[in-house]
Amino acid sequence: MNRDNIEQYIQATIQMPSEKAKILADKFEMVEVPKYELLLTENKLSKHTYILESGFVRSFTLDTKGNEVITNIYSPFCFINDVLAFFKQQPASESFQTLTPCKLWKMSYEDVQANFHGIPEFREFGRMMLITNYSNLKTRMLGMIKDSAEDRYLKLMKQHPDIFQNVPLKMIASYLGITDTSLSRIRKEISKN
Amino acid sequence: MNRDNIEQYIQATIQMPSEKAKILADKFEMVEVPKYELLLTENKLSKHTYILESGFVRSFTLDTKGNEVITNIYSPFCFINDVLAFFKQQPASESFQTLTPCKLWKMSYEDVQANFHGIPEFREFGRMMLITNYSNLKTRMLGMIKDSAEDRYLKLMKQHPDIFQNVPLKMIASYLGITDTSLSRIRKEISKN
DNA sequence: ATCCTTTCTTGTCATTTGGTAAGTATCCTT
DNA sequence: AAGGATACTTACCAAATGACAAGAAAGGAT
Repeated sequence: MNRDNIEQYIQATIQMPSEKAKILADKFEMVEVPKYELLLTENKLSKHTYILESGFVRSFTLDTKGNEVITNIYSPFCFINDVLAFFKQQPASESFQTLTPCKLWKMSYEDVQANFHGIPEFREFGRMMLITNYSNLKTRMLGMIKDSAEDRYLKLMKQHPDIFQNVPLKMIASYLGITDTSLSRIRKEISKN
Repeated sequence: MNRDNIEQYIQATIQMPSEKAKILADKFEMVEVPKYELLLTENKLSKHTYILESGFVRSFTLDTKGNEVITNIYSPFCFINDVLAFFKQQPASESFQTLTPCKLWKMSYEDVQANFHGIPEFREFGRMMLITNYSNLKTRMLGMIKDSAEDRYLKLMKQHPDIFQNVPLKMIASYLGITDTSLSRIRKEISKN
């Protein structure tokens, strides 16, 4: 079980000596999850937290009419969890589902709590996850407010071309806040130039 | 200078003995700010953090076309700051402006840092501000995704009727993500029933 | 290879929303 | 009280987006 990648991810998140990062990395358990598996279900408790090593994951919820709306698309390396629900042990506000086969590093709530008490770096890592998630959400929120659908498409294209090779456009459209029809029109417009 | 209210706010935020809350409350300085004053300007550093005792404040930014978009409307008692920008001392991603004369409790970044080191409860209070802000942003984001503009209007009406007595509908419309024209139409529809 | 499913695009039409401007109402200042 | 600014509503038209359906293209399973 090669933990090099997750160790690097931890070190990239917060500064710490390699030995400390190794200790943290050791606390995670590797799991391989098939396509379209639910990692976390809305309104249920979040019992585990994940770090994504390979594959793609979406988070989604339902609008008032009952349509699925994709709130996020995750690609490696990244942290995957409803952070608020996890730390407060409240029902999750979204569901998380793999979109492709995934390699994930997993830790239970109980282990997180135990390590929080014993390892200061781990506490710091958790705090950073919260801040990062908050920061990402804010960036996304401002993007939705400030940018047009076309701009959001182009930005995603630039920042995460890998997503376009692995996730159906229908889902990307939902993530961008438009229908697949509209996305098709946008793509057509862009390809003209 | 009566600090009873802010003391209560601190205690409502995190559990602590009254004496501790008093100590924290003492660290804030009261300021009275006239209407339409900027508390924090986008792209500048956030030097102070505020707690709102009376009055109304908005946060806003500009979309790609240069139009002001209101990201939040604040009413007492609440915490006011670009938390991420403040803690990281990065340029703010939004501007904050009073919409009415306001009574605010203020603390400088330097004092916050000093108190963070000296007073564990204060650190905990800061952490809670971060979580609360994140939680509010997430709720707002999901509301924008899941609910129709009419639903968002009705919810705001129910949860913050005070805002409607003090903030122009034009600004409320912007906060709801629609134009004042659309809001007018929605209000007309609702008044029919 | 064939069939079937899923994905993606495209067209038509309906609905929603925004832009603009005019008109009314309200508030504030003097 | 008068005047002017601001806020709010309403009407008309234009633009954007969605719903639906049909068809083309791509991928998977047998």
